[in-house]
Amino acid sequence: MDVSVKGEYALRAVFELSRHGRPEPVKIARIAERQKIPQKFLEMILAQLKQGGYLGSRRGVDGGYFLARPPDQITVGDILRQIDGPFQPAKRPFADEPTDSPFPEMWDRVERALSCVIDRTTFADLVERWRQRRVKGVPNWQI
Amino acid sequence: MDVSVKGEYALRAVFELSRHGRPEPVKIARIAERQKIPQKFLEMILAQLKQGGYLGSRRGVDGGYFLARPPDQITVGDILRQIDGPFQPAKRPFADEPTDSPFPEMWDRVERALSCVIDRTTFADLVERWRQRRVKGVPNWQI
DNA sequence: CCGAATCCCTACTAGTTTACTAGGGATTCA
DNA sequence: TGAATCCCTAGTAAACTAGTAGGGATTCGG
Repeated sequence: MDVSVKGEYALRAVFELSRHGRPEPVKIARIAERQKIPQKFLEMILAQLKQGGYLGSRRGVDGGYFLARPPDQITVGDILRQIDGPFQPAKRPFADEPTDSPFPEMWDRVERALSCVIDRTTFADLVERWRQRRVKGVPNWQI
Repeated sequence: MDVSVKGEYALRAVFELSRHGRPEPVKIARIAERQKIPQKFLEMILAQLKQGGYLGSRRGVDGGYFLARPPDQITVGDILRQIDGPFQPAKRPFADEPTDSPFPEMWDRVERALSCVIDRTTFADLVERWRQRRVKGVPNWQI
């Protein structure tokens, strides 16, 4: 019932790219350094995110990775599911479980509750909140 | 980001005891059979739930396990945390993470959303819903 | 065309966790 | 006493986690 380190790394990498904003590619080495992620491990993660359609890349001297869509169209849930697989509270319905078990319905509720957070939080949101936070003192007009 | 089989077994076992209701102990063998759980595995699970204070037991010929408190005072979250450990989305805050990371706040939201379901669903609720469901046709006076 | 920089791809691995199984010991009670 | 039950320790095959290693394929400036 937790998120893998790999998943957390993926989130941090996409956050880094979102924060960067501009369309120029960012090098793996730079992301690894800024987010303190082992570089070779990060390579695999970014490849996985690319093949999920969330990132693009370019090789060569000015190469790197970049977002394949704007940050307000990538959610935390997207990335987590791409890396850690679909969230299945229990391989519902348990193969040999009587069909009147009360649990599948509860797992649905859990999934919906979770979805309300992770599928509604975009990286644009995260960057914005992070920017607000940087202005120490937390202004009043914050929601 | 899923629940272990062990956790699911624990829920089913406690549900079985809640459904049974009466204060007489239920034998491991019976729970294992009714909920299709490997018996020796279930023994470990029940021991863990007992040492968490959720179950009591009696040995000997008419022995078995029973709830240590009424089912409306045991939540799904209690059992899950006792078996699978505390829910920590990411070992927050990541040791080497800059303190202005946007993620800890998001994990808090996830945790609260989850808590709204698992810490508010008692086994009395589960049994009641399950009873309602058994009456095929699902009556109108249901919430 | 060269070669440096970068992404890309496959394979390997130590350590941990998961989902069990095995074998018996301690209690209870008729 | 002995049968039924819970109790306790240990072991274990398979999968998963969090990486590491080593090089191949592209790109691009010169």
